[in-house]
Amino acid sequence: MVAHSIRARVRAGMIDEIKAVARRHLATDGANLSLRAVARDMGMVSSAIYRYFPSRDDLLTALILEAYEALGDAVEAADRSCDRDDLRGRWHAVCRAARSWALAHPAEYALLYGSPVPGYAAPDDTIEPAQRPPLVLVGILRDGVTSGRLTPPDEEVPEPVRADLAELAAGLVPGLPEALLARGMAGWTQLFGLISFELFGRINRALPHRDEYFDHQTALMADLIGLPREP
Amino acid sequence: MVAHSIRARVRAGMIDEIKAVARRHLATDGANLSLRAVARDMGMVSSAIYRYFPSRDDLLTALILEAYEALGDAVEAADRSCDRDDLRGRWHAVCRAARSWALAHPAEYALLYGSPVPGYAAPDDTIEPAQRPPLVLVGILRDGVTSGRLTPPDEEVPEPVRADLAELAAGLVPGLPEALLARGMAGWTQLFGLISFELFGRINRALPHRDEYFDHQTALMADLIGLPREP
DNA sequence: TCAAAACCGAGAGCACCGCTCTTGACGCGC
DNA sequence: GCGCGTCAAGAGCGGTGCTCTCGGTTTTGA
Repeated sequence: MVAHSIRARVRAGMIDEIKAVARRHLATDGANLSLRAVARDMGMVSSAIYRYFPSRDDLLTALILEAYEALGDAVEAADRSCDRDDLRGRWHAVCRAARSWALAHPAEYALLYGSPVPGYAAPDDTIEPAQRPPLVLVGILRDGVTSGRLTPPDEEVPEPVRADLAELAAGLVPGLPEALLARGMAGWTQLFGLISFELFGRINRALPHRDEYFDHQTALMADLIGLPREP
Repeated sequence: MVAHSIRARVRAGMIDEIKAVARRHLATDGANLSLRAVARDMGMVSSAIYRYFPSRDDLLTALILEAYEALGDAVEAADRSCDRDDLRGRWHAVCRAARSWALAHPAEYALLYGSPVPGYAAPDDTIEPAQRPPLVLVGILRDGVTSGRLTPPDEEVPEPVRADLAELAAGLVPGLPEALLARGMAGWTQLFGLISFELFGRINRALPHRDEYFDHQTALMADLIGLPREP
């Protein structure tokens, strides 16, 4: 049906426009975005928004999903642009991509990794896209192990953490050594600690050369993980 | 004047009670606490609060300051309770103290290290108490260097990060090697990345033994810093 | 001691918010 | 051409931060 399709298309356009305007408001007003302000920007009355989103939280969920997808795309693209065997290059590319995306979209980053919105609980749909960035990182470790370019640390992770890590690895990359996964998690944690510190306002004054500082800190974590310096 | 003192005391008591009620609301409602709800809990009318705090943001600032002091006290107490020469023990004690405080006061932690409140800008009074936790950490490094128990990494930090770190060190602990300070910053970043991840809801499901995971991750960073395993 | 000054709580009011419900208009498919 | 589904609009509910005014109390200083 063309007619029905037309209506569906204009409806989809409305939804997209609402999301775009909401994203713009998000950038200035933070997590507590106002439906009324969005409606005002679109020349509508606030209640009209509810034709397209059943509640403010659903609009927020849509924005969160889009943000996860955008971050995942950026990170995966950065990883793909590198030589598969250049583990350290991939690690740095992924870290820089995540940071660049966060700096370009601070409010959306805060939505994903900042303090949780008080009354809001993220639905299960957000779990899978949220896993994309760490999966890219684990992929680097996996490739390093299988190609022999990355030798896992020979230390033993004490129980019960080892078992937890083993179960986690089984769901992602079966056979990944627990000690290596642990260090990968450390790098992943460090990455978002770095971005959060930079974005949420500590540290900034003290270290003016932020790009270089970021690269150096992520290089430290690459050392900890054991990524070889020469590809 | 006794009379004046009485008035001042009851006023101080009111301020304390307002902060206590606000802190209680913070724990449940998150960063967007409601002045009206606080007033309601105290059997007052909302406008009466303005006799004690000129605005909601000033009340928030008071809570932030108190939270920084509480975290600083907890961290410093943990550090003091250790043998001065047990660098690794001090490191773990400090990390555990920060995490314990954060888990016990999640909303206040979010206020300090979570997404910034949109319209709010922290005043300069918050800078000094915010520096207390990292100062404790740097103190461990300083003690380790002076006692010879901690050998700084012999690598060279590339410019311009080295100069930034040198200037930062000059304001804190003159003479601290830049490479060591960089690794200390990495540990500091990692610590709050860990806490934020745990508190803001990622990771939880995957790793049920959180205490042990936390200890293992901080031990990794202790290795990176170079803290000796045997005191 | 007693008036002046400072302080305090209550209340009304402003503009804003998310959300619900009803009403009237418009466009689409039959 | 008509009925149905969709839509925007408006009124209204209870909530928010904040301002201002108005009485009443307490403290101060002559």
